[in-house]
Amino acid sequence: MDNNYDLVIKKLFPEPLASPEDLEIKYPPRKLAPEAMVTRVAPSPTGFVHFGGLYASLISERFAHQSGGIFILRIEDTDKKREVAGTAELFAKSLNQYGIFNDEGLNKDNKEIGDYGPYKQSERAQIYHSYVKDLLLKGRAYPCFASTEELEELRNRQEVMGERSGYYGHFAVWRNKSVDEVLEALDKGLKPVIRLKSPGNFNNKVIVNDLLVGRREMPENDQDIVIMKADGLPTYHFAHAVDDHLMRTSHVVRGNEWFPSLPLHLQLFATLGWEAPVYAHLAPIQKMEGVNKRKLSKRKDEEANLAYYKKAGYPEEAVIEYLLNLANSNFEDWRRENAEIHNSEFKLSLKKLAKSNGPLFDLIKLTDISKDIIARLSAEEVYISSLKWAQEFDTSLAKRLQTDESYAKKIFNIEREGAVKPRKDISRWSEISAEISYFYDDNFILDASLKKELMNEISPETAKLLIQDFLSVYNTQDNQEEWFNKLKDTAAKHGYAASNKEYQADTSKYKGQVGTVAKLLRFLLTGRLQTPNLCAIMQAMGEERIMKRLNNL
RNA sequence: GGUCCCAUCGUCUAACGGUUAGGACGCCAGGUUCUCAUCCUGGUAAUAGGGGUUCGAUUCCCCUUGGGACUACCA
Repeated sequence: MDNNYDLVIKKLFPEPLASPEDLEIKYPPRKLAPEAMVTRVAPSPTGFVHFGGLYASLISERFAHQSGGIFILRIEDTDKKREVAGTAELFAKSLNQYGIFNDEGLNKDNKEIGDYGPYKQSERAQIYHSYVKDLLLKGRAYPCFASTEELEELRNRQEVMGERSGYYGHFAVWRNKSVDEVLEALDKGLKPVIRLKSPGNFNNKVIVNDLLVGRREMPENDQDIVIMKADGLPTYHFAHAVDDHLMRTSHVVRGNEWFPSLPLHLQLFATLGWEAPVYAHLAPIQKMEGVNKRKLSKRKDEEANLAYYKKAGYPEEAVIEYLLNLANSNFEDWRRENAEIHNSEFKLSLKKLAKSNGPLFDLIKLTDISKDIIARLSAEEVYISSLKWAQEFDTSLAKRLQTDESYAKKIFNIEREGAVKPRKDISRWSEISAEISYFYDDNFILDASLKKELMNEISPETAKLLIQDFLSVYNTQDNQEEWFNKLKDTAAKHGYAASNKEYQADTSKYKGQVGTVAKLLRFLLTGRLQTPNLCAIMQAMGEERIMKRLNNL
């Protein structure tokens, strides 16, 4: 390399930079057990948290922590054009809410923790520069001044010629420019990108070993890819190699879309003289569009955004368990056998994960899981979670819950604690408002046409007598059996069969059956024909409210 | 176009080369001392097609078809 090349490098990187050796010392290998996995999730802050990002985070975190390793959150904010402020914080907070805790990087309190930082790529520019400079010095990278238009034109030409597109081989014209030509461009004030001088040959094969995809043969990379953009920030590929080396990542778990870049990434690690991490490329969660499958898309699918689940009020645990179910199909068997244990006790298996093959997103399955999870909660837990949700998305519900906390908890406890089979009708917090509205007087309405219909079944006079008689024996302390016996007695007294069976045996003998009487009582108390257990509802409502409503007749 | 990846009920998936191809969700029917939600019982429904290899193929190989990813100074 002649002396003029030093001049090129000096012009490119006038600032003093740490040497690769310095950086090795600053970021030493971690002292962990050999089986401990160091994983990371590396989102780019484009404004929202993707459902697939949560999936990758969950899997990375579980593998790290179940092996006694480290889980890192790194922010890949090298694309300043697409960056949306606040996303990094949103990501950290969201992971935390879903019970995914990172050991390093930005935490929920907006503080960066860990000794291998900074964990935001834009703050690591100097580090990347050290290596770019080093590669330039070693002649393994070069500045390229090809404009976007020129590259575009090149691609078109290649397409016409039937050649592979890209910057490689004899198409890579700046690879062989003289130092004088480079200096000339530099003196014109042009900003170059730095490209890798790829040592690869497309006709050679490279063996890649992926934990999930398996052992595969792919062509070597021969593209002189951009490692540093004109704005001085690295591209994903280069930042990946530098960061995951320096952060001592042992296992890279990431989306399948990166699999085709694997030969390039391995080449990058080799060029930099580093050992590559172990890779695990995850099948993406897909969605049906017409007859075609496609990746869950930020633009097209509201359910791609984590905020969707938050707003709908799916418990975080339900979302996590749904994802675990996609990752390891045996999770639901485990869940059935370990009903009381938290899902973090479930041992995620790589082998099972490898079988997961781009599953289609299934909201109905998530809903089912969600119902199960809410059914397992105590009234207290339902109160806390629904209030938390309501404070953000339904302030009138929040107010209602807070105004009379003990009443709300009584309502939530209907057919819940102590019940043989807990009620399973709520799948998200957004359903609660409608579910419990009739318990509150300002929301209690007796629909006139429904009332009229009912009065055709039971005359107003009979109805009055039935209610009167029932109230004369009813006590709010009555248990389910006592309550029902009293209802049957009252019904029988007025010519209603005590059971449907009895009624069906000889319909001419009765005016109807006890169910009709229950229907009357239910309607008068709740304004609805379908509700949870009436006896439990009455206990929750209390005597005063019951009397007030029944007097409406 | 090039380079890869994938293929069992509608969906998620289970089956050392030997199973009446299993489970879960959904859907349908019936049942459970009030309606609903549950719960229980039963039912519905699949190895993409064609060739091999083998006594025997969902499983191994090849082809076809279908789907997906990547092919940026985005990640």
